[in-house]
Amino acid sequence: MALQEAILVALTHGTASGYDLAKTFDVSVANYWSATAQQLYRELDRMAASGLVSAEMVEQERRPNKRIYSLTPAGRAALRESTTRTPKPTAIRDELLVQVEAIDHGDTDSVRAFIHERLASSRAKLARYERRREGMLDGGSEAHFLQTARRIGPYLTLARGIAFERENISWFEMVLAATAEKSIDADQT
Amino acid sequence: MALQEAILVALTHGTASGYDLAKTFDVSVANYWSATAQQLYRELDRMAASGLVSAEMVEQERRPNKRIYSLTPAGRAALRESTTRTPKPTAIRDELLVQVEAIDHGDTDSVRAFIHERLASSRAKLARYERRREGMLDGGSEAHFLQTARRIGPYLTLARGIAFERENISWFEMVLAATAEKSIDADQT
DNA sequence: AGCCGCATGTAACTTGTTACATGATTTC
DNA sequence: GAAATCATGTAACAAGTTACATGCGGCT
Repeated sequence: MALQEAILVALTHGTASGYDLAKTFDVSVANYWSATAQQLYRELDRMAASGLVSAEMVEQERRPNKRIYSLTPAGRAALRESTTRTPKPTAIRDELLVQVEAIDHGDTDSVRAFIHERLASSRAKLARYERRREGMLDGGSEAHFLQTARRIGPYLTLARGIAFERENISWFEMVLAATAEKSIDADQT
Repeated sequence: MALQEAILVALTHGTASGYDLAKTFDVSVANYWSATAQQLYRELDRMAASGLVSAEMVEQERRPNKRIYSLTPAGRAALRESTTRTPKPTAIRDELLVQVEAIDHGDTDSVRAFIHERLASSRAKLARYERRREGMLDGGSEAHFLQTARRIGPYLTLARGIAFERENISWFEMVLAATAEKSIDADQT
């Protein structure tokens, strides 16, 4: 169900095609939910059938035709109603964590290599998020933004994403330090 | 696939029944992977069929019979091999985060109530994790533990869990503060 | 010549969730 | 007497993943 809600919120920012949403879900929405393009196309179909979104075909000249979706009043109502339903508890689910748990029975060097990869990708994500944050704050303070902005939801979830990536980075560094002696290759952080 | 590996690591700590694993997956393993009892029973069946674990029927007098699973050499090999396969990238997936993103279009008071609930459960989890950490360290320092323990994987994943819950707590507090004026009820943290 | 971006989709498959069933024993 | 714990399972379903297909335009 949460995929539906994530799509509904995304559409509050304006109309979008399935393709647009797929890109959005890769950057900003990935902060709190993720989905593949195929899931989105399937879900948008269903939602159009149940009247939560309306689809308008837009023919383009030098590009394939688009199906532009927008929120209907029913969609807005569903979104509002969805915030009153108890959200499922969440936990971390990460294959890399499973590997780290198994590190004493596995191949330390390859796990360390995967951590190096994640470290790079977390740093890149963090940089992107922080640029977005700066853009939102627009020179002002966080307190000022939170008091005056007409929408604070996207800022709050972005803050969660930033904290998450910071934590990832420092945990990765800790794991690399803790496994350094057990590794053959020198530690190039 | 990761469920399989999570089961394999869990069994490195000793033999267990499906029921035992279900409890384990609710407490410690939930740090990095989660699964329902049904998933475990299904997966254990498959793993027994493919020879990664062996099942031994244990008849009990005042209790239902157990099926006790243990790792086979093939299981150990599969676990080791699994640490060389690239883990999938992960992201946060949380219905509550979707609600917060939608908070400006939803029911602020009920979202705030859900945050209060999560806050309580994160605090409880954190306390449990920290007790487990103290137990592992056994009075010594972290550095000492990491240098001398024969297994550091479980400590490292526990550290990730602790950091995650700490982050949750401070983010929840931030969201409550940021939405306080918009709420009807006073803020009882 | 070949790859990337645009834009949508079908189909098959694997995972994860929910509901239900059984039946004895121990604890409140 | 009711609820929780022990212990396993079936069945149906929902959600998520992977592979593949199409076809044009622009870039290198």
